[in-house]
Amino acid sequence: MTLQKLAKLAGVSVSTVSKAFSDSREISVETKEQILSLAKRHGCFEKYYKGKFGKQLVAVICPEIRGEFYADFAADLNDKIEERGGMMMLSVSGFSAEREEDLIRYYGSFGHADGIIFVSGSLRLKTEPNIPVVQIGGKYKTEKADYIDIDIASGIDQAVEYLKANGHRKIGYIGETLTASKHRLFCEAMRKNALRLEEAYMVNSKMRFQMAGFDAMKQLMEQKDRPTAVIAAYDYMAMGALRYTQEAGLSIPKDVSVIGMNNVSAAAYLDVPLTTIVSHPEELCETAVDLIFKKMDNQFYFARQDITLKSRLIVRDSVANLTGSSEPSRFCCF
Amino acid sequence: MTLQKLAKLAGVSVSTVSKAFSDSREISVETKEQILSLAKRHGCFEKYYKGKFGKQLVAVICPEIRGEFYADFAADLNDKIEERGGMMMLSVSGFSAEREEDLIRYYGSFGHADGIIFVSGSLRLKTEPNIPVVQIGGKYKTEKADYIDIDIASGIDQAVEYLKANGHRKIGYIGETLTASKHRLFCEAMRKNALRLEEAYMVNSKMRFQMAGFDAMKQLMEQKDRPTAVIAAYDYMAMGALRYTQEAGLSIPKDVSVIGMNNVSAAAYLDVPLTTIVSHPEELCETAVDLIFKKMDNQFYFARQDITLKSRLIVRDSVANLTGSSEPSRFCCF
DNA sequence: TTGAAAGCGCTACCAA
DNA sequence: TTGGTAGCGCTTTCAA
Repeated sequence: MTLQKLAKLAGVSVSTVSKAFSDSREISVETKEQILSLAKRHGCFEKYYKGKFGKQLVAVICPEIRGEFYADFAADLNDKIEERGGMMMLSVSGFSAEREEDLIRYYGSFGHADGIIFVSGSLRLKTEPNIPVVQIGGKYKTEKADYIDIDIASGIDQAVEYLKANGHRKIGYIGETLTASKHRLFCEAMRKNALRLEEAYMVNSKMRFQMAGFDAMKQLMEQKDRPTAVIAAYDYMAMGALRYTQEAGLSIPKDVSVIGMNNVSAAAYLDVPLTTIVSHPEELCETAVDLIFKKMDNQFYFARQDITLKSRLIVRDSVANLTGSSEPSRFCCF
Repeated sequence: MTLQKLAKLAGVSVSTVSKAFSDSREISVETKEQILSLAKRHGCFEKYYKGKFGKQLVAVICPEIRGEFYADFAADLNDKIEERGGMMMLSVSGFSAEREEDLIRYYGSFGHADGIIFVSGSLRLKTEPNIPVVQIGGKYKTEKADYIDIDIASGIDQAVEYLKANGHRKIGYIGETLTASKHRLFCEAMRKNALRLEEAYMVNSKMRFQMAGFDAMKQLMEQKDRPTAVIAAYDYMAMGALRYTQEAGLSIPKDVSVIGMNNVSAAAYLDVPLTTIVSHPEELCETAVDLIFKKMDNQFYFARQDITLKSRLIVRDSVANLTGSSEPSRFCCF
């Protein structure tokens, strides 16, 4: 269906039909409504009534969406975007830089989105995209977009310090293929605290989520000389680890202490409430959405921002105090 | 910037530039690359390299994304869509029919998507959209789109039967504002099983998620004459309810039995592993994606489908057997 | 307010 | 492989 054919059907000229779709003043209300309703009946209204959707379109590109952490993160972004009258479109990259490039190219191309929030990317942004981009976390920092970073390092540092203060020296780490950066930060935190890094105390599972936690914890606990505490790359892994200790007849925190990351909602509802590292996701989302709207509303707002948000430890019951003093040391929390 | 001007800059004709953007065979690789890189430098590459994204665009409209249930659902859809070479764009309606209408209009209009999967909608589809739509669940069944239904009723029936078989007669329900349909199904299941519906045993919290479960369970348990079992509208509510009983010094399942819905991953990792109702979301997503691709690939595939998938009970440890026989009655499971 | 006609931008075709 | 040209579809202008 073309405007010409529509004109024939309506018994008017092409120009008139064109005017109907462009909200021109050169047309009577009646003719306009007649033409538009005709177009709707023929299912081509949407095709020509372009651009009048009105809302600002913000594309969010996320490495994954499975599990509560990214879901809540996306929900926070969505809420903030809607508060400002925008609409979120979320796409998943599956941790693939190639796919991220595809998605940015797609959303960055004419008319598909007005701005992009790029979460935890594996891609280094090379070319300046032609719509505003705000990057949250991710492997590579960039000068091509505003950048908001989650300082996971500070959270892991706190966790290691906290364990040390509670008398732990043999501290292990469990992660998986996609959490290599946390593994690195763990090693740094151990060195900073002058604690001995034991290769055998660091296990990266080939599985994911709770299964990965179970698997890695099993490998760790079946050793002769066990660590007294374990930091897990995220809460779901800690949950799997807890499950393994249960089945193996080990008690937490008496036999091993466990610290997770993300403060997933279930963490507080477990058998033994989980001590965990949290990075303020709401605040992060708020900042990101503020930024992207500022840039979408004002195309001359080019000041590159570089914001870093700290993370911190939430102390619950999954860490034992080995120092002999009655209370666990809560030096750094809340 | 127009193709003409670009042609002038490149020192070639318009047709050549046009060919460069349309992946024509009538052009040499060198000329093509030269033109495209020129376009990139002028920031108009994206504008003309339209439609070559190649992937089928499937929009998913979801009432919410917070929490693991919808997130895993969306992740399943995403995986299936990617398996078939498509790309998912997810938008959230916040349970608002008006917003759903907006989103369908947006994605349905020219070029924004090739198909729509509409999950748990509050909107009754009135007009035939001009791209394929597959509806999953939702308040209103429609003849305007293919429809896949989750038969939650059968799961709730099973749960009530299972409780009855284990000697429970005083069965309560906890829900919230957005789970009215489950409340209705609970009432029907009770009637079907000739069990007495007690107004005081059904509480709908004004909160949401774990908080709602805590709140509703509190109201239920503070009564003099308590139910012996409670069905929660979803697992997060059951988790909140468990937390309340813990704090109130009640033991599960000795003092009250609890059944949840959705089989959220944490359900198996709780203090007392949760008996819950599950409706095969992977299967559901597979069916939905199969359908939408069939319709996108073949525009003459118009057979309206109407598929219903059953739900079932997963028995774990949160229900007590009041009949006196030693084993809980597992008549219907796995 | 309407429509004829000119204009613009892109694509398709075909000769070189 | 390239480019001239015709053609198509939409917008804008301007006369009626």
